[in-house]
Amino acid sequence: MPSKNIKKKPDINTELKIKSAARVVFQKKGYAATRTRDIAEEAQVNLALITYYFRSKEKLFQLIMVETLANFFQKLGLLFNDEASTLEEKVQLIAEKYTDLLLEDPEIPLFIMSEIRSHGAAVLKNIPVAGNIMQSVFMKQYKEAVQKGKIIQMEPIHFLINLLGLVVFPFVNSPTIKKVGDLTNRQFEQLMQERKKLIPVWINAMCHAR
Amino acid sequence: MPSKNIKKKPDINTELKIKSAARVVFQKKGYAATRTRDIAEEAQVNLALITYYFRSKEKLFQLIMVETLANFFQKLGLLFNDEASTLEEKVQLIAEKYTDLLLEDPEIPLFIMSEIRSHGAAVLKNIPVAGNIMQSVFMKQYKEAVQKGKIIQMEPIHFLINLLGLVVFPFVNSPTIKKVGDLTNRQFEQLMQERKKLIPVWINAMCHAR
DNA sequence: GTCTATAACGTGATAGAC
DNA sequence: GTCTATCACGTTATAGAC
Repeated sequence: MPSKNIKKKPDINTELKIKSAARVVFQKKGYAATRTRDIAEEAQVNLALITYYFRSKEKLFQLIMVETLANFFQKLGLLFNDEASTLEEKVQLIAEKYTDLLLEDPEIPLFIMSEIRSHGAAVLKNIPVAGNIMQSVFMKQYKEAVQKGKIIQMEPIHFLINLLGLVVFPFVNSPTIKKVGDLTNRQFEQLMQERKKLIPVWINAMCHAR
Repeated sequence: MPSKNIKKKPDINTELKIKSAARVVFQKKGYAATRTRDIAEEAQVNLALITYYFRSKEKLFQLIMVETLANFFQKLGLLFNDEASTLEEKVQLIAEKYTDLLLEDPEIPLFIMSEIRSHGAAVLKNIPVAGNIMQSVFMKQYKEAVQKGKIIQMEPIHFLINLLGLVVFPFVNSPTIKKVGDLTNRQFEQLMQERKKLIPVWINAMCHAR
């Protein structure tokens, strides 16, 4: 019988401490601007332990990158493939849950975009959901609605870009938006909360544009 | 009388060659991932000449950054403050000209966002238009139209986020979009051309959502 | 597993010949 | 102005004691 799962704090474990710290620092500064010393300090751990557990900065980065992408797209995939909801409900679901995800972890989209830019799009190769979004339940429902004449023709890829753009864009641009709109962090978050309800309305209107 | 303006090719000038190369490399890889050797190679110029003309990598970067921001926001500012056009016309103008700008120089938005992330939003301090967008002719016309009941109430900041997001988002995400939609570069550009005409229609629909 | 000390390397910057 | 050679430094990675 299993007997050693009495451990409570996960980050008492040095390896996990380093991994968490690496995630934070890499996501904030990007690969090139991150020094292993930053990670060691963030983890409050001796510098040499990074090599001991992960062999190299590059290896550690790959690990974080793959985990981040897989986790992120997996969550998106769940929303896009929910079987129980209608198209309209799924738009609401995506606007709400995706926004919640970004409110919790606002750095992720810009992190992913930046690293794709410098490391190349090859990082997306092995991520399952990234390539299958066009075949998701959500997109099938969308195409069906168009076919039935319930909403006007809009190329599925435009529809997807628009929905994701309305959700994600303010997060990747938050510094500029805060500056332009003279917003505190609190006010910015409030704005994102509002958008959770507004985006479905806007998307609906776009789908019925003349 | 001035007599020495017979020079033709601008990039025969070493200083300009370096500056152009630096702009290309910095915008593609970001400050931290760029080595001065990359710039020298791109400019096909000896490494030492970078220091000779620009003192340091940091100084050269600052120059490129300020020029890029000033030029970019100045062009945006012209669109937002055009006196001759109506609100509807300005939406069309922005969708079209801003898209053209990005088709020509697709790396700029992600470059700006990334460097703001690592260098801090302070880089926006001295850029005139960045802070004044909310007081532009365009935004004044928008608020007026809301007041007159011509379009439904939507917070000006939401309106701005939506318009800019619809234009810019596909460009900062082009690798993912090309992958997801299985698009060639040519097809992607075609898609952006379509959006120039569609975005005004969508924006209009959003402004009349129930 | 964790630490200190240091090796090995890459990169920004400079000196000095031409 | 341009080049070669090299320095100075910061960073990643490792050796070896504990």
